[in-house]
Amino acid sequence: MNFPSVRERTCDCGTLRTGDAGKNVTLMGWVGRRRNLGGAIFVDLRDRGGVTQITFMQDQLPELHAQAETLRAEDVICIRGQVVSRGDNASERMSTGAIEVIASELHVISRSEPVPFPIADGTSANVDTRLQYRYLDLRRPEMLRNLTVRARTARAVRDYLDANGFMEVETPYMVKYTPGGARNFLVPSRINKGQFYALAESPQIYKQLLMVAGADRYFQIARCFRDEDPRGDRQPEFTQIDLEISFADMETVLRLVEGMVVAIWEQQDKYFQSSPLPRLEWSEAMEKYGTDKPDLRFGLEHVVLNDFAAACGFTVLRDAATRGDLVKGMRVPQSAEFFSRKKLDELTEWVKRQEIGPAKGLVWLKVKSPTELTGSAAKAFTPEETAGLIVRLGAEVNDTLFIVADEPKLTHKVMDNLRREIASQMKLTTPEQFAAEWVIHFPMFEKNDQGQWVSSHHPFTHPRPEDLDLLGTERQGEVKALAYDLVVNGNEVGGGSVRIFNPEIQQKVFDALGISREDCKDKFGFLLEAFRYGVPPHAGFAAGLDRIISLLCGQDSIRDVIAFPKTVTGVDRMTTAPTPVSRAQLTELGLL
RNA sequence: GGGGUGGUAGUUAAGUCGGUUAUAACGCCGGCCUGUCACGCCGGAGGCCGCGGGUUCGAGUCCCGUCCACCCCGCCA
Repeated sequence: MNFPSVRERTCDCGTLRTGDAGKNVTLMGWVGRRRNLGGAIFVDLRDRGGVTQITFMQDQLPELHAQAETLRAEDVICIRGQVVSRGDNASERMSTGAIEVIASELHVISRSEPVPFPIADGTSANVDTRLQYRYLDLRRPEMLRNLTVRARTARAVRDYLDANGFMEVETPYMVKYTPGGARNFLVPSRINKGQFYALAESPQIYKQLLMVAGADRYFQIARCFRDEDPRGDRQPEFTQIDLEISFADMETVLRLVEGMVVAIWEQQDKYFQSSPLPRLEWSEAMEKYGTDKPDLRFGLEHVVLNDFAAACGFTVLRDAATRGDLVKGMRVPQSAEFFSRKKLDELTEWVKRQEIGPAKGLVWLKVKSPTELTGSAAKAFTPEETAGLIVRLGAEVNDTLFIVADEPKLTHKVMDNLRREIASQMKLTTPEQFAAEWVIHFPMFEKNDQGQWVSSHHPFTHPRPEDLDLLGTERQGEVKALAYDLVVNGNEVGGGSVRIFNPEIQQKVFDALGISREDCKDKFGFLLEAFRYGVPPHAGFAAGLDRIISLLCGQDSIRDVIAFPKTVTGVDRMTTAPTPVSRAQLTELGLL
């Protein structure tokens, strides 16, 4: 090949500064923007490290200059030259803007056809096009930066967990199929025709077996596979920071994980609004925010108004309270001016358009004085009720108040959506702001569509000890679990639980779920058997690495922090997977 | 599984009430230009208007179907 040995590359394109002036360097990279002024040609040479301006002067080296005229965007070239200060011509936009390299040699290593979209930050190409040419998309500095953040985060995780006595262990991706939970991808076995592995939806059972094995503290940056519909923040395969700790209780896990997450954020020079992280009881989160993953970057807390509603003269609220609906209010401080009549009407319409169900409507009120309200329902309240409502919501003059009364689930959801929508409209958050919290003591069980009890987390989750007596009773739904979620800016970034290690409690939970002994043996027999041979108390956690990185990178979609993601229909636009296979292959696998 | 938005040049978009030659910017090709850094100036090429059907004298535009992408609900830890 007609270019210097790749070993002669002296540095990357982001390193040279004024102090390097006079040095002879060899740079290799991709041609970015070219500025051909006739007698002088400027080329932005780019590699992962950054961009350096290369100059070709006609009056100095006419042949070289002529060669440089043939350069096109994304050609890979090697140049030799001398670093010179740009003096008054320095560019402030580039980190290397104070210098340039006057080329003395140019070697075209490989030519590029015109690229389908420009290799630059802030590209306006469609996701579809970007995914089809993912290798070009990744070439954009922004994307390489995302991948760098990802790599550094993974390293920070390993460093932190290693320093805290964790051992990294790999567990199988090809596992036994177990119904329930997420849908599994199936892998046919050629050797055992007609039989299948499943791709692991998480290392859950293996990590508990590792505890039985005495691994004590395990972690893994593990790929998980779930055959569910993807979303912007969900992919059929994704990565978890998975860990499990022996001789641990909830407190042990929360402290260790909190330390890890703070370390991850600090490694990117980012910090949480409050640290140590606040802890919210699940019931408290639902009451104040209507969701189990509240965004705590802003206030706008909900207040349950059922007792007020039940006694007030406004029939809509009173009837709702009598009916057993949930009545919630929310105060938006100093927003009377912000919420024009038009905005309030739009918000009312927006509430009715929610896809969660037929929300009955939105009551809005503005506080004129400590005893005076205006708005959609102001006249329905007596003066005492008005004053009482203002006190209940802690409202001040010029606040706007919103009230929703509906079925509890709907009220929570509508008020949660409203809270986030208003925060967004009023721009209550900034991109560099992070608020994380723990949400603890989730309900142990919930009812599915068929009215059967199912685990909210998974069947090995330990019930809160004081609720054990409720198992199997009418009040089973009130049982809380030693389960916890980590939430950042309203995103659930991870969760875990204390596991059951006592066979009697485990049996009670299986009974409560209506899982027969045969079923248990079939699905989890090996785990239950393992638990007969001495099992330490243990607890664990799993965090969504992709979501964490996308938060750190300020990306809306985890697609932008995964090197080769799939579309929302699970298709790899670059390779076109999945594809059909031949009949011969199907036959060999015993599928025909 | 349900709902929504979109698909026009290589890319990103405009295209009115259905009307005769489908626009623009960037990119590409050719020319000029020695301090640009989104270089500038002049000229040029480039179209299965996602695909299939229908309505109409006439469809990028209206209707039906379909494919693809994205967003939301369901689902999913």
